Amino acid sequence: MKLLAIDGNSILNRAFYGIKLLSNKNGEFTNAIFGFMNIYLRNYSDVKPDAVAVAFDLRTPTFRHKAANYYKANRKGMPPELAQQLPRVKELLGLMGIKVVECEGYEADDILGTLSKACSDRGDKCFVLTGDRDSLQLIDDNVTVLLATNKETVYCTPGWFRENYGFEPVRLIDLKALMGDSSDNIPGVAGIGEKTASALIKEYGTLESLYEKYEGSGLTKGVKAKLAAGRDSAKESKWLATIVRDAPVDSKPESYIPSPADSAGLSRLLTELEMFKLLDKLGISASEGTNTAVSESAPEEPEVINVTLGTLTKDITASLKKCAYLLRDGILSVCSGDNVYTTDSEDIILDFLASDCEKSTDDAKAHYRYAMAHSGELRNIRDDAAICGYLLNSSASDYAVEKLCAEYGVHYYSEHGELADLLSLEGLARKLRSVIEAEGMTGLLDNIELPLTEVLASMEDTGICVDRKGVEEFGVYLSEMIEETQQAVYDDAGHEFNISSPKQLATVLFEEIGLPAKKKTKSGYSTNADVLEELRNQSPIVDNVLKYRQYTKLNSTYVAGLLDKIAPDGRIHTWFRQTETRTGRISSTEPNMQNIPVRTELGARMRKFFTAPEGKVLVDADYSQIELRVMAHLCGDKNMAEAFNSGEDIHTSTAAQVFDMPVFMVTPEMRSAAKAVNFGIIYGIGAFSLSKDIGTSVAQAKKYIADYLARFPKVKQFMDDTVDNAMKTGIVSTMFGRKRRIPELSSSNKMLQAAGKRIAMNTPVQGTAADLIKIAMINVYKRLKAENIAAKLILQVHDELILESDKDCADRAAEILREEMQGVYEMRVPLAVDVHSGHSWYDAKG
DNA sequence: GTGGTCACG
DNA sequence: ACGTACGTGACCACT
Repeated sequence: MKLLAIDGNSILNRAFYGIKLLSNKNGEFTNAIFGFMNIYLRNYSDVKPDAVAVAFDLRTPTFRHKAANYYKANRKGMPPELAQQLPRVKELLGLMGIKVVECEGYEADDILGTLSKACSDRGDKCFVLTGDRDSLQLIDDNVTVLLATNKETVYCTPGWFRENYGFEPVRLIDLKALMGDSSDNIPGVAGIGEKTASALIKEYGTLESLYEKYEGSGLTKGVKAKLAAGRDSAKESKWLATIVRDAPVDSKPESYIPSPADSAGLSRLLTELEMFKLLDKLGISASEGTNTAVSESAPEEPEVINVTLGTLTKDITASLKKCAYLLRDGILSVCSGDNVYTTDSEDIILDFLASDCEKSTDDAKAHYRYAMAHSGELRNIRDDAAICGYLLNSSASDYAVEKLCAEYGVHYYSEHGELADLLSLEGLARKLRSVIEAEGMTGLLDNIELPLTEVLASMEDTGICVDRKGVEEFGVYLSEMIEETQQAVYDDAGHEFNISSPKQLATVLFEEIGLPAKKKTKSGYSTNADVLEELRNQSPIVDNVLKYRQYTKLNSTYVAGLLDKIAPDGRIHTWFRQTETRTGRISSTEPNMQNIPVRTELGARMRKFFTAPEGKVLVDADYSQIELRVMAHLCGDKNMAEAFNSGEDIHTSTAAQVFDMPVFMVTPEMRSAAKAVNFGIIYGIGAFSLSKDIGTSVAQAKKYIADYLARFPKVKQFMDDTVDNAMKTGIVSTMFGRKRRIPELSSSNKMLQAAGKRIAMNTPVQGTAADLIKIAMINVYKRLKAENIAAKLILQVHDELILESDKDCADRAAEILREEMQGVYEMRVPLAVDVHSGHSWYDAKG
């Protein structure tokens, strides 16, 4: 008989503190549950026990089994984020058929002590799974302690223990009696630490034997005195450190043989907790629970339907009014009712895509690209499940059909193998659309996100022209500079090392050279640009390191990274991701075209290599201060609106308002302070960061903020209202109804909650700006098409749009760009747009 | 895979 | 007492 005995509280604690806070879409925290299950499953499959018992602490205020509870009662209790996960874990264990053991007045480790002793006495094997080293005292020939972290498990056997501690496992009690344990409030002997205690136990064995013999021994006077003074405390501590081994619980291992699992219940619960990987690991289908879940309100859906398979033809396509389809790896599969048609014929696929049939799918952008790549078209997209899933929860990691089905209680036809996604899609799309309607986001879906899929596909498909030779030459130049700078750093340091390793660099700067360390990171001293900037005057090495960083960044991320992505047509086709950001922005990958350097002169040279081909020109338009303008619109502050309406530079204008003086008296310093506050306002300001940003005292920064908010009272009003509302609902939204859940707001950790509040202030602003430029993109795309202008959108960089246009219609294209961006939506303040054109992106930036 | 750093808006 | 502005993606070192 093999028993796995688990310290539920200890493992749960490990999991909670070792994994970042996670939550499901109801705002329920799940990280500890997730970690607990992972640790459990890993060790279960390693140990392969016959029986499993999970012990939890159970203490009541009226009955205290031992005085340790008095001490422990002083400890900080479980944070609510963890406490709320405890019943969920018990629920899960119940569904898995695993026995939970609790005993009033006893802690989990007492129960483990009791179970392991019972096993050991009978000659059964016991594995004690815990994160707590205290339990090592339970080790014997039949009892192995599995010391678990979130990553690995250490098997602690008697041999292992002797090797690591140098004495018998049970003597751990005596060790603790001497050295104490602050986390358990065990006092120990004052002045005796781990080293002394360990040496004493190795020599004398038990505490009792030590106290019998120490006076006549060769120990130093100091130690003797400490031992004498701490005699009572040591005795008390030994008692406190001893784990109970006779708690009144059922200690027969047979009693803990698991019952059969309730897989429907497990499926339901794990789905609710959004633990899809775990479902997979347990070998349960996500849909197993959905039938029972919906059976009360909805008619039972058949698990297996009679699917008629056929090959798609143009005639069939012509007869279709409405369907769901998937297009993956060049294979099209179409589902209409119980009929499924497939084809890998390019001709049939293009005919289908161009048909009038109303289509639901899961990745429309990819299908537009398929059509575009073959000079075809995609018509009548009605729904895109991934986009719907994103609008309903912008924080998910992906929007796979199976996952969405599980999440929204739609039957997933897993019995049909490869066809499952396709067969489930229609019902999924219908369900998602109804939820979106109920959430008031239909307009956002139909007028912004779905039309945008085509625009982004076109931009990706078109790509941007790259001057390969230019980039390569720049790379050669950078390599020379890197070589030179690297040598200079080695000379300054007196030896070679890896400058790119923050760890090695920190050693050189702060230990060898002795520069003052300014900031710490989790793993050592920070060497980031802020820190180095402060140290610039103190040693020539600093400047060289900064240069080295600049050159290597440009060379590896931009020169090498971009050369790697040039397609055979000589252009770069980035991927725009539409379901990635929490705020509604789009992102760009492989390569990221939204972070091409511009702020430094050297970096900006990169932009000269993004060009228009012969006979064409790039037209670049960017919104000026769109986020501040959105803020002005959203809050309706008259003074802020006036600052924008004056036509004056906005930072100068705000400075004039805040410092209450005419514009001509605003100094550059005042403007710069106002600019920093303007940015801070968008981000959810804090005085500390502002002071750091503009290099003043925190007090001064506080005053700037206070003056600013006094001058623009509705900004403050708006931020307060937004945060209040977010605290109540857990959700913020943009002007166009885009929503974002903010689970951080319900954290009891003040730092996290403060971060949640800043997110609440920033998201409506950043998100509304994102909505606006998306609408502008759609309108620009439509107009260029409708007016048959030889110009195409190729890039979007959050507040900036870039066209590649024939030279002879570039002026008209620029005009359209400006009109559509400026006029995208009627606001309380004007939207200003700067437009320029040129041969390269560098030139077109103006 | 995670953390540090740095490029952009 | 602690850590410090919002949103991204890529590369490197290191575990």
